[in-house]
Amino acid sequence: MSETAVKEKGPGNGGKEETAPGHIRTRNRALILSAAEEVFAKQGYRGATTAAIAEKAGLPKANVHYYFGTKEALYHAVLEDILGLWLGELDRITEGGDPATALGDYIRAKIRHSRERPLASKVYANEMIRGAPHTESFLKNELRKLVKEKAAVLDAWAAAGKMDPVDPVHLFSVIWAATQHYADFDVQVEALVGRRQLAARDYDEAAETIVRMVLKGCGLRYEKGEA
Amino acid sequence: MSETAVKEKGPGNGGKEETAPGHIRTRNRALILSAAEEVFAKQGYRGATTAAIAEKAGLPKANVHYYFGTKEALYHAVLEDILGLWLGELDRITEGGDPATALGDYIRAKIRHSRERPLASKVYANEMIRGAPHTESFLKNELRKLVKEKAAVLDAWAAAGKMDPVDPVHLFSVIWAATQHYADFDVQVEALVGRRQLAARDYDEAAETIVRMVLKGCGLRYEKGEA
DNA sequence: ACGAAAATTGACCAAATGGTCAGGTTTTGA
DNA sequence: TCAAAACCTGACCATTTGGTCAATTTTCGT
Repeated sequence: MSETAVKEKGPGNGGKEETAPGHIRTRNRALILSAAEEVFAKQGYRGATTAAIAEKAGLPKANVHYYFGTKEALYHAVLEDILGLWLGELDRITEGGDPATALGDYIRAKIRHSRERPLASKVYANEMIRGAPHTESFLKNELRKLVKEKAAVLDAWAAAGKMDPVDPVHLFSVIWAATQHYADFDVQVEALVGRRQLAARDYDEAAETIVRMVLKGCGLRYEKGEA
Repeated sequence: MSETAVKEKGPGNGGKEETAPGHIRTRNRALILSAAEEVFAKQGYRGATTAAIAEKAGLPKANVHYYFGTKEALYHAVLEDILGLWLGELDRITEGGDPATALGDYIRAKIRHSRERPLASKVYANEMIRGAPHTESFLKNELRKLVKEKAAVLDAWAAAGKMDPVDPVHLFSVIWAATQHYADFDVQVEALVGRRQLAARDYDEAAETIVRMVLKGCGLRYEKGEA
């Protein structure tokens, strides 16, 4: 209320993208989605209240319902954003590439993601722990198909003698678990390293530890420091 | 209400331990704690309702409050049980032992725990994701101290040339993340393996995959099949 | 400048929730 | 046997929650 009232009468002021057609809708939806991600991450689906989301977004509650209708629809929208991230990152794993490079880069990208978007990871973790009530189709279709594709790549690498044969489901499970752990269980890691917040170095060390174990576990040579 | 009314009038029936002094308190508290673990695991703290817990325990809601007072106190009691499990399992890691055996056995025990008490794992995961509001002291004191002790063991092993030096915080993080993943993200793994429920074989394969990566990542020889 | 479309929001619900309590029944120990 | 302690629970309550709505203001295309 107070921050929206930054006197800005005439259209001919210094700004420029302020006058786009649906710019209000765009801005407010983004505001709400971001606030919702945070509240859903920290409180879970049932624990999140539309009032809390509205307050964090700096809007009245009725406005949240104006844009998203129901709490469930808002949750869906948040989740949709997050699932999008999930699928994109596996692109590095292709048959043409080098196993050590591809896996190492993938793990480092995942750790970066845990650092940059920990709330997204937490929302996803909450969803899984609850039994994936809003994500069944994603898991059984998109994600499963993608893992099958990447499994074929791993098999090809193994057949070509480029790496040891490894069960792809468990390999990916380990990678996802280990990398997402640094977002979902951040407080635990923080307590163990004795810092109130993890530093860049912590994430780098985590990444190198995971890369080393995965590569060596796959019979690949590990050379550190390519972060 | 209906199941409690299994006619059982006279005390001189076939039962024997039915007549212990505090047996009602003992039985009902256990009933409630078990139901609470399930509801807290699947719904999170805020999402869990005392009514749902009472129903799952087969008792009226007022009875739940009679034994535990508040929802928060009940949550505390559930969490207390779970934290107890946590601490006990690290005992295998002692300087006298063999690194490969100790780490391998620890990982296998953790996977067994994920299989046998997945709900406990989920409650703990929920607590961490929320920022450990009821667990700060556990993390900063007990768990941190324990990890420091075990870090000394790992350092000693490394100094003796028995294994490569590894950052203990990240090593334990990987082990915990990977093993607990099979409890917390069970639906995801189930979707990927295409089974409605994970079988014994899945857990064994998971354990062997994790053991292999951890051991090789620590410069240790891995021989499979000692499950 | 102007009317339609979009956006805003205070006030208001019905349902759900954590918690209480008085009055009753059962268990227990002597 | 009997009184105290433990146990039980339907009924009740204040608060919170997701959601609605009608009245109003702002934005937009022309």
